[in-house]
Amino acid sequence: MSRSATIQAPVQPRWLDEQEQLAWRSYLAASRAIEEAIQGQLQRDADIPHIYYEILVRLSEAPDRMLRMSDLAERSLSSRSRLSHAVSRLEERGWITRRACPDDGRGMLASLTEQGMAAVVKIAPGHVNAVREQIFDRLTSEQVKALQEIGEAIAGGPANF
Amino acid sequence: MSRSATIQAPVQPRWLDEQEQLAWRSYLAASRAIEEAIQGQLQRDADIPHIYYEILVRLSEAPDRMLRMSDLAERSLSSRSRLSHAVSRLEERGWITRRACPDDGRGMLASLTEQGMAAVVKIAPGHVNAVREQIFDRLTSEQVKALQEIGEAIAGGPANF
DNA sequence: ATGAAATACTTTAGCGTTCAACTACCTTCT
DNA sequence: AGAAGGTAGTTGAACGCTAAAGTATTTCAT
Repeated sequence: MSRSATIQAPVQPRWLDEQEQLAWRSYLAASRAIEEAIQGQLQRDADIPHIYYEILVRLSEAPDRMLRMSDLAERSLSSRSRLSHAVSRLEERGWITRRACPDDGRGMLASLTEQGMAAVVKIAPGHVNAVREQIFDRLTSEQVKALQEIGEAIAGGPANF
Repeated sequence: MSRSATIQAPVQPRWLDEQEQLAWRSYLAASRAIEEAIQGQLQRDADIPHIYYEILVRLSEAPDRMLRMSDLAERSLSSRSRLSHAVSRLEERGWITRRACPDDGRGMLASLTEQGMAAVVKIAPGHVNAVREQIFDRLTSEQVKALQEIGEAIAGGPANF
């Protein structure tokens, strides 16, 4: 509304340069290969999706193997809705139980059962092996360090889990 | 059955060391953040999933904007089944058409329609912008180079697209 | 030439995810 | 105290993906 000059957002986007293009496409190929390998291994060996495994692991690391749903959602990098569905499935397997949160009438606590813990212990070696084969066996230690730093730059700080 | 000593695969897996653990978790957080941002942008602005966009772009880059299904599947990093479903949806939108392959009675050719090409042109700027915001604005050029090399190491060679 | 195996693609069913709507509870403001 | 708005979590519908099975065609071996 004022007479002051306004700077328009450019209609032409800043396209990726060649180096960025290469990096983006190789990242895409790599990340899909990783997900496919990890997901496939977990599906074959434990009949669960990757994210379900992450949920179990985050719970296994928590004090008393128990967390608020929203806290667990954050740590396992999933939406609340996704977590809610996932926990329902894991509950059916007897790996997790839900209980009301004493402090907060709205809250729910998810806790890992003994059976669930046993499942994590059983599944973990194959999973770690897949991660190693797919990633760390293929990288120098400098690249591993670089990967960490790149990840933190993109995710906005160190992983909080 | 022989008397020769056999070397057992170790029961104990080689766990990730601390550096690897950090790198893996920051990678996970970053890759999920990237997918979420890209997927969200495309879903909001064009009502298609990320992979559908990749399919359209690969087609747009091909000679005559036309490719064999299996070729397109490879270039867009998806399974044949997934591609088949995806192309069906994109056909319903009028962005792709299928025709029989003259050389090979089993084959099908997917080709981008004018409408489909127009959609790519329209969608691309927002997509590139999201990629830039999520990745390249946060990395130094050394990190971009490192990302490319790490990606290639994991994906097994430069991206073939 | 002919049968067997491989390739190309599709289809169906089951499952996980997203999005929006919904319930319940808590907090804050007046 | 009471209303308004925020937070926690769940649910149902729509949709995309996976795995397995199915069809059609081509290639290969004999």
